[in-house]
Order: sequence, then structure tokens, then C-alpha cells
Amino acid sequence: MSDDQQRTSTAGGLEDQRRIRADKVAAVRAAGGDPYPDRFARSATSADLHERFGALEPGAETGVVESVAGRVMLRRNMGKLIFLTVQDVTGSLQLFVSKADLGDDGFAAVVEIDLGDWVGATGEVITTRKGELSVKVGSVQLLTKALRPLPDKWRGLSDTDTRYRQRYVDLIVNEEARRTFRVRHQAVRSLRHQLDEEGFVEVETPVLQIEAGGAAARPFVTHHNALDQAMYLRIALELHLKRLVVGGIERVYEIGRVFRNEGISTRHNPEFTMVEVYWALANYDDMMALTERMICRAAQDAIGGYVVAHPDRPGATIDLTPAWPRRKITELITEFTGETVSVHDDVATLRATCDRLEVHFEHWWGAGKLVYAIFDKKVEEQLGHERPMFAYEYPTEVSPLAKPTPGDPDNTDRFELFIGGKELANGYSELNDPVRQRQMFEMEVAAAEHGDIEAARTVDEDYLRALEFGLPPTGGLGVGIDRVAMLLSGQPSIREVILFPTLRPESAEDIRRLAVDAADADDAAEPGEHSGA
RNA sequence: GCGCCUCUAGCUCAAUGGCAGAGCAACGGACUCUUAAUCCGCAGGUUCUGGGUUCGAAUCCCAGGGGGCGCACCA
Repeated sequence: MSDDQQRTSTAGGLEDQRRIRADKVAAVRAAGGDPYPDRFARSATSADLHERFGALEPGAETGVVESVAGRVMLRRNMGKLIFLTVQDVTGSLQLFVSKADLGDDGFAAVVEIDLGDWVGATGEVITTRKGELSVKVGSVQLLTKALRPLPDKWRGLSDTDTRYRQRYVDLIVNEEARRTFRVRHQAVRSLRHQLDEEGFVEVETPVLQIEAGGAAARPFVTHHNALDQAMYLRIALELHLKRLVVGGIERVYEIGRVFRNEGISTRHNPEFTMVEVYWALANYDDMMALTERMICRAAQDAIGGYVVAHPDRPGATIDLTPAWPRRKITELITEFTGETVSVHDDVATLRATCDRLEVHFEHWWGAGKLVYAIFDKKVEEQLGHERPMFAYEYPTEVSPLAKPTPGDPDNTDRFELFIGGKELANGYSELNDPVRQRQMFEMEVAAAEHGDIEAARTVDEDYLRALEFGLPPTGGLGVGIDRVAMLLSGQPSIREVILFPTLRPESAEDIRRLAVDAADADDAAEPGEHSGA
């Protein structure tokens, strides 16, 4: 490519910095060393040492020798003395490097260390005259050479595109990013512990499915070559987990990735993580209580309290202290819109209400979809800003897998949980009447034929067969893990709690553009034997 | 899909139609107690891409691309 010839010199630029670092790799090899050694016997982490020796007086000498390792984040050269700040997974620690201790050769090797390199060091644990806990280095070893420079040591990396595409760099330099994913991990672990303690069994069900059911969403489509079969990535966990309750696993859950072929926003990623829980002999009332237990414990375990920052309202907080209020959706519609509605109203009346409220509707919608549309567009975003809110009694028409409310077949025993205007959970008493379930599936197929692109296009015959063997009374629940992580970490965007969010692809050519290849390293090791490109 | 905003050195940001700059990082040097070390010096640019307007464009206009936010979509 002629690009190389046209490109002007970049001394001090990225290309130059990487060439200089590649030269150092070659120099280490030329001296018989290994810039990428096999392992390092670390005896203590940064946190270990801060915990054991955090209270020492300035100028203390402990006589304790430890081996530490980490990435070099800061360097302060003082002539014959060098301070390195190294970061490991537990925190940061200072290395005190003296030419008098290391000798000329050892000290010269430390001079070659760059920001971003991984190093291992062994020496006495001391504090400096200013009182900083340090390892007074007796020997130091390069563990991995970094060829690319780190972002600004003080300002870090703030460009969101780069932060998401190069999450590894974000995690190196941004403590906030590390904290967010620690909170997420603790929340997930907590949910799992709570369910395990209550006797729930964790399972894994298929991601690749012949028909994607259990929610209203457009699936991703793929193809299995050997079976010559179109397959779909799952949009929910529900139908397989209820099959397992039929099989006698009375308390079952799965934490899993689901995929929906929809738009991307601060609250939506095409692949996201749900936990779904099914509990035989329980109903939606029990599931609301379980939801509360799970999220409250996650808050305690992840952030140590019930008060969280409101993600979208600076300065405001949300109090998760139980018990959370429970309200019927029709009551909430009246409270927030002033309109009185019911699924028992005729369609014309409800359409007129939608018109007054400027809620869009389609001609094939029945009373249930119209009521739900009003709730969805006008009420949901206003719920849960001070305390979480359970909304319940959802129309049957929008709840094809939920059990009808006793004495009111047009409504179901279903609830959703709202916190900060966002839906975090959805649950119900499960529909276990196979005849009625078949009717609901057939209505969905009809809706699909009317043009509802998210309705199931086929009847899931195997699921109906399972129901015919008898699904006991069962309560079900789905919780959006990403949104729980957003809530507990205080992050306003789902991309901040997903390590590698979905983005448009980056050109591989751009990434590779300045890659250091073997020829560069050879040139550096044996200058003069190659003519250069 | 639509609207608004945004893209300048490896990173963080200036330059509002008139010489493309700073800090950090890099490079050369001084320094045995620093804490974003300090000090001296030096270098680094496809101003996202392609057109256009203009004596002159990072800046204005058009088209395209990346990103952000909002809307739409999202039981």
C-alpha cells in the first residue's frame, strides 16, 4: 500500500511510541532475557500489604520480604531513585527502586520500564520518609511489555466509543468502570445465593431454538447446517423452565443471556441478561415477595444499604427499604392520567380515551391492548421514583402465558416491578390449563397474521404437550439483571453495565493499522541485516 | 428509521473565516524520598472522509461514516 510511503513522520506519536517499545522487547531478547516470561510467584497483593502494614510510621523497616506484581501506572524518576506505582486487581502499591540496592544493570533495566508494563518485584516492605507504604525493591522483573501507551494518567479515558470498544483500557484506567462491574458481580452472586438458599435449582436451557417463544419480541435468526434448519436465538427463558417444573424440578431458575432483535438505547442492548425463576405451588403474590427479597439482598450485598442514587435525577435517591407498594394498573392510570378505564369497557370508549391521551393504537387491538398501551405510554415512566412500585392485574390480551384472575377472565394475576421509571421485573401466576394456553397461542398466531411482528407465528406444540402432563400451580418471575446492575451502580446507561455492549463494527484495518509485526522486531534486534520495508 | 449534538496529536482538551496550540504520554537532559514529582530542552497533525463556497476553511454549506442524547421500536 502506498499509504505507508505517504504517511509523514510521527516521532512522538503512536507509531513512534510503539516502535520504541518494540525495540525494548528486542533488546531484552538480545540480552538473553524474556519479555514475556511464564509465571511469577506473587506472595502478596497490594491489598494484603495495605491491610497488614497500613498503620506504620514514616521511615519504618519491617524486615518482611514480599513479592508483588502489577501494571505500572505511574513513574517518578529521581536520578538514582525511581518510584513506581503498580496496580493489581486489589489496588495500588508503590515500589521504591534505589540504584544502590539494585546495582547498575538492575537499575538500568528499571529505567527501561514503561507505563503500562507488567512487572514483578521482590523486596522488603517499608514506609518512605513521607510515610508511603512501599516495597523496597531488591529484584525486579519485566512480566509483560506493553507496546501501546496508556491514556492520560490523570484524566484517563473518557471518549465513550473508545471506552466501550476498548473496555480493557477503560478497566485499566477508570476506577469507576472497575467499581461498576464489581457491583454487578456482587449483585448477581447475591441473587444466586438467595435463590440457592431458598432451595432453587440452577439450570441451563437451549439458546438455539426452533421457535423463539416466551415473550413478544423479534428474534435473531440463524441456520444449523447439519440439520438444514432455521434456528432462533432465545428471546426468553420461560417456556423451557416451565417444562422443567412439569418434570418435577419444583423450584428452578436460570441466569442467562437472551437476544432481541430491536433498537439500541440507554436501556436496551440486543443481548441482555435475565434471571427467570419458577416456583411450584406458589402464586404471583409469592413472586412479588421473592422479587423484593432478591433485590433487597442484592442491594445489601452489593452496596451495603437500601438507598441508591436516582440514575436520571441528579441528587435524588430511591429508597429500596421493603415492603414495596402494590397497585392495580387501572388505579395507576386513573392517578396519573385522570382517566377511568377498564378492560371491560368497549373498544370504542377506550379508543376515544387513547385519542384524548395521544396514545397510538392499531385497529386490531382489543380492550386489553388498549388499556395496556395507556399504562405503557403514560404511567410506567412515572413509577418508582421514590420507592419501588409493583403494578399488577394486567390484561389477559397482553399476557398470554399468565393465569386469569379468579372471577375475571379478562385480567391476569400478573405484576411488573418499576424502579426509577424503568421496568425491572415481570411475574405472574403461570397459566397451566393446556386448553386455554392453546387458545392463547392461536390468538397470537392470528395477531401475527394481522401484522403484529412480535407475536408468535406458530403454536408451540411441545410446550402444550408438556402442559398436558400437568404443570402444578406455579409462580414465575423474570428480572432484568442489567437493569438491577444499573440501579445498584448508579449508571444511567445499560452500556455502562455490559462489558462489551453491541456497537457498529470497527474496521479491522483501522485496528491493525499500526500493529508491530515480526519484521519490526527483527529490524530492531539486528539492524543492518534487513533493508526495511 | 427520524431529530438534535459531536468527531482536532496516543490521551484530555483549546483555536468561532486569517500562522493548528496546550497539558499528560513519548524523546534528550538534571535530580536518592516522590505522590498527577519538579525543572530544562525537543519532537509529534489525513483537524473523521469526500465534495463545495471563499483570496483564504478545523471553523461555513452538501453528502457519507463513527459516537452520544432524545423520539420511534421495545408485553
